Amino acid sequence: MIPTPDMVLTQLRKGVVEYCVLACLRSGPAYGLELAERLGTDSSLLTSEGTLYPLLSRLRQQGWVTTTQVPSAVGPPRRYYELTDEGRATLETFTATWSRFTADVRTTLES
Amino acid sequence: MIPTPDMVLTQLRKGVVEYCVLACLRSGPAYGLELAERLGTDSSLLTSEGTLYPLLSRLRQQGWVTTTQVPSAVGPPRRYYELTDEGRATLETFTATWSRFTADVRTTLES
DNA sequence: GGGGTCTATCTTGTTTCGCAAGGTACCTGC
DNA sequence: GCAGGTACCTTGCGAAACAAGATAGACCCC
Repeated sequence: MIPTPDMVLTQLRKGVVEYCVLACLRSGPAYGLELAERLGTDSSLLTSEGTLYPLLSRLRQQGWVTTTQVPSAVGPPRRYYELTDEGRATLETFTATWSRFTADVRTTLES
Repeated sequence: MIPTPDMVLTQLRKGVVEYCVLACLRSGPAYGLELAERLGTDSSLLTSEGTLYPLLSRLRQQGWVTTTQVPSAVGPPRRYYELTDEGRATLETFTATWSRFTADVRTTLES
């Protein structure tokens, strides 16, 4: 019973998707479904909106993003998410931690 | 409230430690505390034995390792874990998945 | 104005995993 | 015996991703 890549990926995403969303917002505000599409089709970092929305709530609650509701011509209003200074700082902390972690894993895998 | 690196790491380890243990066993059999020391002091991949032992049970249950109990001169008998062929195949699958995943994350973080 | 179809957000229940704290048992030396 | 080190295992907890479904606004066409 060798695990499928999908099963492996589900675990690997934990604690990473969150910060990838922050990284996406670095280039400017975006709304939920837009982020879901970017992270779900371009990369394999998100599989379901059921992951995204609770995650976005956490980001807002932590003060890493602010939100503004904007009416849309093609449907219900969109909630745009924008990175705060604290969000930027958090992202930098993560990036440094991520680098060290992946280096440790690589060393172990190659040992 | 910027998260501490420790809080970030706890999440990052999920789904990774398991395969790092397999990687450690590639160079030959080892017992629990030995693995805990290697992964806990050399790298920052393991913080507590409470993580390790349930994990080792899973590995055995999946058929990725076999165990042999060996009496020790300095304490209770040690349970040595040895990689199976299926464990080796699993490890290769993980390594490939891990490479693709980290590439995706890196791309997102740098975008 | 009623039905259908997008678009968009949010909620619920489940599973998996790492972690801290504590418990059990074996062996040696005083 | 009993103190201390070695080695293994268990329990209760919290965090995060996921699938599936719920809610609801805007548009179109009849």
